[in-house]
Amino acid sequence: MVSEEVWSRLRDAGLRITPLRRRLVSLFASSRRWFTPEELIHAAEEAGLRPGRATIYRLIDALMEAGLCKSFPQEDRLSRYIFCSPNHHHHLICLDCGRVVDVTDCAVKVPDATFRVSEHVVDFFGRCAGCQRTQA
Amino acid sequence: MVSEEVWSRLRDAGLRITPLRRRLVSLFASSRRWFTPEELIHAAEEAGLRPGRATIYRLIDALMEAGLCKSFPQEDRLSRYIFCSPNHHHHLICLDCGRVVDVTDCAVKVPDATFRVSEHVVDFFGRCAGCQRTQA
DNA sequence: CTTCATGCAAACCCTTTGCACGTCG
DNA sequence: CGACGTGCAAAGGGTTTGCATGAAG
Repeated sequence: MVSEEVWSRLRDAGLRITPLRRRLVSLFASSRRWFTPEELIHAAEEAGLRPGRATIYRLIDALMEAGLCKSFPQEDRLSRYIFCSPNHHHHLICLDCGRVVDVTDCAVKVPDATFRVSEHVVDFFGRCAGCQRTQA
Repeated sequence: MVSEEVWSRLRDAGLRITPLRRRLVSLFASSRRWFTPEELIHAAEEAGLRPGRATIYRLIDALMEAGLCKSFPQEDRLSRYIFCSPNHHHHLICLDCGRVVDVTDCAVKVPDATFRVSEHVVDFFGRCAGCQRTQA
């Protein structure tokens, strides 16, 4: 379910792969959606785990350092996190169900040659096909 | 310095144009950079004003409701705010000096026809020409 | 004179940290 | 056993709110 590359990347970052972490990462990686830390805890509880808040925050930190997780601070003061590959890509994010689809095709051109762009953010927020059907 | 349209828009939103607000908005609107609330307070103090924190937060709120300000929650848990027009556009944001350049030309195509995009975020972070010269 | 603006301080709440204990290797 | 993982509770810190006072219209 979770590629071996993920575990080796975490080991390279100096992390121990404990049973709890294995299950949390599996949960997060296979979800294809974004989570607030609280939502991730809740999802873990539904799966029979009982992680403390600190554990979740520290895991998210470690994943981000390993390049396996991206943070999306939002206006409601809750940060959302997406488990994703370290390669450059963008996202389609459903504001109803939180589902995330990766977009590897990046057709954005920098609009000003004198500006040295170190990073660009391109993200699409909206409603996925499934949620459109549910509510139409 | 600040267009009359800004004041009328604020009046339409039910805001009173007090002397303090007039100067704060002028400061914010003519700066062409983003601010944390604390930075905005500091800039106001340099201009001889002494706004309380609550006043700044409430002004930012009001500007956002009036469509004159956009928030950028960042990973350091500080939100940055840009005074800008309500029209759709994007930004070049200098990570050194905070200067912001608007980009009205939007050449982004939605990569998935089944996804109904309600909003897309396209922002470029990097180093402006001036900051490149200073540090090269 | 009614409504809104302002500032202070306290409350809020997400996140981080300290500490004690348990686990991995 | 030494280093890291885990959970609890407390601390941290940006933001919001309550309240009393003072302007705007």
